Amino acid sequence: MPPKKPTIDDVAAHSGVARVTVSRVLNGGPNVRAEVRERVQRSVAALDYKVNVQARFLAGGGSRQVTLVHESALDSEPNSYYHSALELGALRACSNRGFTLSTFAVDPTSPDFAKRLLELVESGRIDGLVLTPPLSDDVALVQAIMRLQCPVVCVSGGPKVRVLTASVGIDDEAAGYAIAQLLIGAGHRNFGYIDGPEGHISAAQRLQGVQRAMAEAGIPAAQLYAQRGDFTFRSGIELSEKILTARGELTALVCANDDMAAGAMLTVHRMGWAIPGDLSISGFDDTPMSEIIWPPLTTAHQPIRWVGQRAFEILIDAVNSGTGVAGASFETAPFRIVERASTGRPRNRKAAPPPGA
Amino acid sequence: MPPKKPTIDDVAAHSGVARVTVSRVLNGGPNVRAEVRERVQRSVAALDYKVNVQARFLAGGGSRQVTLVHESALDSEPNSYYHSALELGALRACSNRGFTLSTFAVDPTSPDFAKRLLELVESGRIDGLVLTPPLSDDVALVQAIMRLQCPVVCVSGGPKVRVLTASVGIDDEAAGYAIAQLLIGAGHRNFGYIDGPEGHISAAQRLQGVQRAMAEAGIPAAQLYAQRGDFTFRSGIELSEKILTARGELTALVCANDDMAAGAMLTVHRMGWAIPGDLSISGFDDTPMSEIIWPPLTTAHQPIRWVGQRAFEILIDAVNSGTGVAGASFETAPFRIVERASTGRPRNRKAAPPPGA
DNA sequence: AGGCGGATTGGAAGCGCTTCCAATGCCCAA
DNA sequence: TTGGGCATTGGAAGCGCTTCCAATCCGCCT
Repeated sequence: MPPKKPTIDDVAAHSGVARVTVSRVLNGGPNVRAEVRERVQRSVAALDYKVNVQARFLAGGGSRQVTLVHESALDSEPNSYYHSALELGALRACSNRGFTLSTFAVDPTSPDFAKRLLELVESGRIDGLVLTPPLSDDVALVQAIMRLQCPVVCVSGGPKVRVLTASVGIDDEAAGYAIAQLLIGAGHRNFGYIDGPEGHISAAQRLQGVQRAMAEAGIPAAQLYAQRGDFTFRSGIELSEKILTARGELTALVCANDDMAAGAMLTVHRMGWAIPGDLSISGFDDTPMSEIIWPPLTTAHQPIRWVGQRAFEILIDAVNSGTGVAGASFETAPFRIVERASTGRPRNRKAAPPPGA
Repeated sequence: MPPKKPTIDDVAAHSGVARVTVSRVLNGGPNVRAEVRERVQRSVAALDYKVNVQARFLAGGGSRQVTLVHESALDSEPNSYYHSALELGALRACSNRGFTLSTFAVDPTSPDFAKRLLELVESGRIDGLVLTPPLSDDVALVQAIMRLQCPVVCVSGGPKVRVLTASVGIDDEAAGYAIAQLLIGAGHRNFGYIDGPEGHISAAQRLQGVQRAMAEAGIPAAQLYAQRGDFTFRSGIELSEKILTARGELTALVCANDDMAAGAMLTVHRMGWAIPGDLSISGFDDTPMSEIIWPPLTTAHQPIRWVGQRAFEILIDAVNSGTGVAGASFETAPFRIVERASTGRPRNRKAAPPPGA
């Protein structure tokens, strides 16, 4: 027979105050003497008390609803790892705290997507939302939502967004720097970079990190050749061809995500080059695919589920605070460079055949 | 101002009965005249009433907890798509219904994993659980759990398990049949099959489906060569080598999951064969990777999230019924063959170089 | 006809928490 | 000294639902 969980009344009795006072302490309410507050907190710890979220929301006016907004590139819908992982984290946070999660897919090609999203916010059925990239870089959109007094939290928001509202993500600049350091340490001096689309700030920051590492190592900036992709496998194929045609001498190709890295690998395989002997390739995200591909991909691991979870925890705190805004802050998620077989020391290539040969 | 949601009292007033009676109707309780039951149900529909799960569980004795049990092959932990998707579906079902989800990882190499799991069940902290493959094929385990009066639902349970308890999954035999039909229709007559580990019944059934399709097309059973893998990328590499060495004449290789198909592709690329010209390859699951790999993989799409969700819906219904068991039943998930570029018509190969050359 | 047991129904009491509002205590201006 | 205003605390009323138990109603037995 498991002992019953302690209730708020147990805490109240234990610390000799009324139930209401405990409630106030729990919710950070005003008007509680510091001494009392402390006493209550000690009781909470002593009894290992946990609030019952069901009861809290029953009393507090019904379950609240928050929304995860993501860009649906039509085709990416069914099986995207990034979005699944984010939603998983989101759901964990919400179900812990008695919130209901809904998702909202935005078609970025439709000109009125912002209008539709704002209508949803205005309808009042939503208590807060989380924006994912690249929506989370859209300063105008964030401002418009905030004007409606709706709390917003951004996943991987850029610097302009971070001064407006709360954001969660890895330090992309540092991650790019770390990847580049790894490569520079292995002896590389000529780099290619497959960037994200214009306006995708995370990808741009990764690039900046690469540039900083190069500068610190005394490598001329001209020895980096960057091209914009759109995060798809296909763009990885095409851009790697373009980059390698333009700069046959480069020995390392850094890609802004794993899918493009996979595309680049295909190009390189077709050219008959060895990886990493003739060319080192690195990705970003550490999707499950990066272990499966050949050779296994060196990449920057992002704790995507954790990011999703934290974003919603912050959002829910903001909703509970009742202020209608999530204070500007940036929560840094820990990233980790996962070194696999796709990167290594460069070796002298014999005559490099032109791509497509 | 959004109109307030109707409560159970609104329904009671609308149908002219007491709140208690409505509650009984909602929970399928006994002792309600058919006429009254029907009247209440009409009111529920008319008002578009939805029960408030928070209130239900507050009143009914606290939030209930269910567990997703999965085999953790130590390394697969961080980023498995299959498990993420399943958990996402599970969480959706649970959060809708006010249940709390926990997960339990089993190390299959440890001899007492069954004991640890049974201890968890006996501790009474769990109201029900969902078993995923290959645990869901373990008849003895399922029986042991059921003896403890704990409802179990299996994901992709084999035929022996299906007669014991509820199970959700695709019709693997039919999916194997469909894949084989596609290949036979394209002109293939000599097949390889990379199976799952012994005891993994879904994979075995897929093989049976392939065999049935061959038999129906009048292809001798001897023209199929099967080998057991363990669902890993690595085993796909190794077994495809073995199979192609033994049977250089085969033109199509069917794999029991996508990861092994990816491994097989690597082997084939290394041999310098063209896909699908020299060899068609198919997978199973439609993980995100199957679109990313080159060439894109023909595979059987499984709605994994949906399966996870249904499994928990069934489990929660069983828990709510209070009988302590989920009635034996098999819910078939819709699968779909996704034809991509890794399969096509066989063409005459010139001298096939031995693998590894 | 009187009485009894089972089938139906409703009344009342909370589940654990929050919010509203009244009660108390205290400090400072008048 | 007295009253106003503010900080602090507690009492009471539910949130929407279920469970326990009492109240009815009915058919059937003696």
